[in-house]
Amino acid sequence: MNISEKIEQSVIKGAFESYGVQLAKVEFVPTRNDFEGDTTVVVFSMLKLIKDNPEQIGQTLGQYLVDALEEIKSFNVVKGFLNISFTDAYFLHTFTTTYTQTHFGFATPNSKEAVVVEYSSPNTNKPLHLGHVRNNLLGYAVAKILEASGRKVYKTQIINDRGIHICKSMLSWKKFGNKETPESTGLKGDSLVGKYYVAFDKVYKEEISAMLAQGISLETAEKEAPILMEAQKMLRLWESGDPETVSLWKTMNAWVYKGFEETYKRLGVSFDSYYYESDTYLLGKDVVAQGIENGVFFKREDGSVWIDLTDDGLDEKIVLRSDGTAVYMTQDIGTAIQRVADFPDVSGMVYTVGNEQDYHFKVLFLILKKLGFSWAQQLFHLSYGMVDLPSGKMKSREGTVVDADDLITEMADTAASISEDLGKLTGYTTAEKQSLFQMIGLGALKYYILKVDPKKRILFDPKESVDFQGNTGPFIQYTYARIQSILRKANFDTSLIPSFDGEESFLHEKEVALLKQLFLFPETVQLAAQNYSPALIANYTYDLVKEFNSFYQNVSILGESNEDLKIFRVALSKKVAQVIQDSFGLLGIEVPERM
RNA sequence: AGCCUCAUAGUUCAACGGAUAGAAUAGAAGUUUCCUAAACUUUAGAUCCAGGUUCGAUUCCUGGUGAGGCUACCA
Repeated sequence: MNISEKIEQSVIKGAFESYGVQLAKVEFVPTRNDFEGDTTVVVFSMLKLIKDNPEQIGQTLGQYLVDALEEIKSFNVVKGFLNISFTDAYFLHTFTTTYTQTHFGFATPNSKEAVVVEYSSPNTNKPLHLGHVRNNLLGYAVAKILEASGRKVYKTQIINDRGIHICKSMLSWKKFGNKETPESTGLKGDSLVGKYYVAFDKVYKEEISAMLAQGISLETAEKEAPILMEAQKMLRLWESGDPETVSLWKTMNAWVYKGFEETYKRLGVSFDSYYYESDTYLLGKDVVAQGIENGVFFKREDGSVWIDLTDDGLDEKIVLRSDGTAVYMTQDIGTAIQRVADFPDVSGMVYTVGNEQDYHFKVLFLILKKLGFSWAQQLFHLSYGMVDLPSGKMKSREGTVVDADDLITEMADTAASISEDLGKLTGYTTAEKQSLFQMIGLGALKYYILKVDPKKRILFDPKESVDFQGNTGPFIQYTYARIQSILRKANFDTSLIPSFDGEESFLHEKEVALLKQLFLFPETVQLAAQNYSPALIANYTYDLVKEFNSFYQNVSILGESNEDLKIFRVALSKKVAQVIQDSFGLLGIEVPERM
């Protein structure tokens, strides 16, 4: 039983003994810094049951708690807030029991609660950009957080490898590519393919302009530009299995995959399985057929199949075209069912997809529920805001994108120049430095993106580089490195925490503040998992590090003459470092030994 | 037009319905014979507007205003 539960029970008991009232629960709130105390009980909510003034109730219950629980040192009441202070012995005891836990705060795995986390899911016609970076970081972090909260997680993605977009790149390469390859040009495969996607669009626009000059309407021109017609012809060839087209498709997709893998590796994300749209786009058609029989779907005269969601406040939605071909929704229905079949222990799924598809997922989840799948209750759309530039939305066709690879390189360069200026890396080899700069640069970028609530949109200004000072990844990495420096110098045994027997007061206020923040980690992990929010982990870690730095600056650790205190402080620092490492691990951010 | 999301210091972000709305950054002022100054300590500065529910509202409800998104037999 933790301390909050103990206090709750005592308050309930105290209220019953003093007032004859049975409280259902007790409301806690963190004690504000301006007041003395370590936790606060809100008395106001009891007023409906207890007929007394809040001040008096607080006094009565506070006294009851001090008498009942040895962990409680004192209390004070301010305007109906009962502030409670714990004894140093309580803090020390709690610290001692958590000290030896290797991943303090992580729940023990429960394999029954398996979940699929889908993220990334790119198109194969262009390189990854900043928007994908947010997707990847979020998806990966949420997967790690769910794991830490005790669930079994399968990370997966569906690759959009088929459709008109890749045909555009293919056609453009065929026409203007001069048989270029990643090898012949030295370009990453995804960049090379993306180059021809942009080239396609250039010609397409030129053709439209020419047609407009001939007096053709914009609408017609957009639909009937020759190069577009040619791309559509190519898509039909692909669908009919034309060997040459399929072969080119395979070649160019392979280039892209190789490029993606490099970027994933640099970003530090990974997947347990991959789904390809070319394999799954026909899935779901059988389900649609069954759904018609069950009356979930209905067929129009032209042969198209629909679902009527007007009773649920949505509209009618098509699930199969009149020519019998699948739409996106059909395939998503099929893929969801396929995944549950592939991972039999799975009871839920998380889809990491931008908020422009909120409506799509609302409809998808509703359809799956109507089809009667029990797991359909456990689907979550991890919807996140777009990453916009000051000039507006990123558009790959117009070249206004922040390329993921370029961005990572720039971040590492910035880290390098700051580091070299500070000049703390004597003795490091060039290779060690390179890897450190990459770690710091990525730390800055990842933290910058993950500390923001996923559902909010991010405005990214490439001119104002991501910060390395203040509430940033490098600040937290720096604190970790500082602690490592202390640990390297502390060549004495810290495996046993001193007991401070017979001493009532031995903790510095900075130590108390730090311990309180440390103890919040387990519930923060659970909260982050429940809310699918890496931002909660990021903000927690920042608060912990702020608290540590204040402690570090105000309290001497290795310089402390009292041996017991010195050992305790080193142990406390060590635990803080472990939690920084673990929490940053949940965000996919590494921490350095030195920086 | 309908539906969805968002709106907090100059800027970027916080705040289970709780106390005097927290940080960072930019601004002002300090801290290095001392464990890494990418740090610490002061300081000034904000809840879009109008109602409502509540002991208590940045948070919940209604109506405005502003920004973004979605309303394809595209993916």
